[in-house]
Amino acid sequence: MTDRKVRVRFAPSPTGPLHIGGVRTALYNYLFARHHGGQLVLRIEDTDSSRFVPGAEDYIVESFRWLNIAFDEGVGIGGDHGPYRQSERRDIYKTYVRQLLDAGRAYYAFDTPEELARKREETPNFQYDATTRSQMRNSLTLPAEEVKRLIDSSTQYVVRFKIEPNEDVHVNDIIRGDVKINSSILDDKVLYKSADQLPTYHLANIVDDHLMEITHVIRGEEWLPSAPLHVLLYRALGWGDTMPQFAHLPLLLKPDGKGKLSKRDGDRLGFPVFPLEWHDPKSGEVSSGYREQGYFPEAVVNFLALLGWNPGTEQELFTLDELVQQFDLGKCSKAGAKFDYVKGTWFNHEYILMKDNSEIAPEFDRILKANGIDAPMERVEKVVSLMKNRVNFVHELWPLCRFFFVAPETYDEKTVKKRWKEDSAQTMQALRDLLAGLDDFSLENQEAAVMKWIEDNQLHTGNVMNAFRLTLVGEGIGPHMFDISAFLGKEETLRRMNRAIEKLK
RNA sequence: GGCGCUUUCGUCUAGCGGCUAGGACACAUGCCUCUCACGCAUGGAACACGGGUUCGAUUCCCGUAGGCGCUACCA
Repeated sequence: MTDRKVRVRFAPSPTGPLHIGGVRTALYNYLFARHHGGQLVLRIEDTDSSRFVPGAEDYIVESFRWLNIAFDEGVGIGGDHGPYRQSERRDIYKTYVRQLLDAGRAYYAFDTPEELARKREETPNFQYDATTRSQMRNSLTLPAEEVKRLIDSSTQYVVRFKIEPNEDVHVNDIIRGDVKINSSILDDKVLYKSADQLPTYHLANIVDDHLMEITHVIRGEEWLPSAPLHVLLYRALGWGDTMPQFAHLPLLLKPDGKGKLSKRDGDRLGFPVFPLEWHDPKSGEVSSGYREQGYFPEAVVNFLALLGWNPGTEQELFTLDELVQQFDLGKCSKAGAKFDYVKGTWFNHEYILMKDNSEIAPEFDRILKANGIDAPMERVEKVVSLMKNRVNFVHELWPLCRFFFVAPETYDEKTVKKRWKEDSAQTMQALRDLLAGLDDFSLENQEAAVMKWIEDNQLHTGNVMNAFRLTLVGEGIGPHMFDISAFLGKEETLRRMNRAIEKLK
């Protein structure tokens, strides 16, 4: 069925903020869809009413909006295959549960959670399957009238999938090749719960993917063990010939230690695990997000795209379009990737360098305003151009650039000790007078005049410049000296020099 | 425990029978230089182990070990 138009989906559960691993899964779905000229669907899998978290769905939509990952159909967009919230598809699922029941491929089970728990305790490796279902309370063991009576008296039940044992089920995975599992190790999965009138993930997933005409299921590796069950379900529903192709992505692992990346790791190691900041409605707890930490969405996308995939070339920086063009599921790696968040900051650095200063200036301007600095955008942009190569994030500019806007109040002790010599006050006084006599205070003119003066007077360039820097900056940092003095202008430069000469004797 | 997936520098990875095993991040050193950076250059650093197959295995097969996942009326 390779001639069908490519349609893929990302189907998160609204149980909290979207995990960065989920973002990567969505990104790969997006890249795959675009690469093949197909469509991407956003579906909300809210079949577990007990875990529903208000605000989570909006958070998901907003995250993708920020990341510039656009969906073609789904929640908040619409489309011909809706509704796109599983909780709004109850009647659809009921039809197919009925179909399975009528065909003898599924059965009612009345065992209570307590009974099951007890059973599991008594029997070491208990599994509800072909070998044990005959000992349980279900429509296979109970007389028909009793089953009818139980259902009519609205006793809670579940519908289980009847799995025939001893069959080798093959899953052909795009990333992993042929994966074979014997049906005997599968249990009779619950497909439907009467308590909330909803199917479980497994059934809803298959029904929706079929009805939404999904051609490729690209999801995390945690789903690989249940893929054979899904294959069996497609067949039982008579959809074997249009079953989507599977691709199970490697997981994102903790940067250190063991296990998959979790929210806790972010807190512990100090990096975001979520695209956007999240305020937990219940606990009030706040989790940091990439957006709020100052990452560019392009950098996050670029970074994530390369965690588990690469085109086989040495290119590392990609635009979204380039990713779309080059993306290939067959080039995904198979093993889990430790989440290298330090490299994520490097990507942001690269993007800050690539971006036009005029694009960064407004963001820096907001930070300046928050610190009480109101400067013309032209000057803000100038500072950005002078200083951006030394930061990973825009917000890191402020502590490094403060001196452009605020005269030093104090002079760094260590720098004074190292750079302010016996004769510095005298030299600075002479330099001050020289600068005061300059009509043209441009960088070029200052530099020419000062360098000539240094040479004529046989001064040491380093000594002069370092002391000069101390008077204007207050410490030993910053760009080329004349960039600073030219930016400050004659008046401010002389004022700062006078003050330093006075303060430092 | 069972089942499945997986295994190249500290990390992300290239490699698809024959290479001095390549790149990037991080780290170190040097250069540049008026400081701090950027940048540039250089360096250290890997094929988990054991059997096969083959003229030849990092590459193919089988074991072992490690890692990861699943094993719910959660997704």
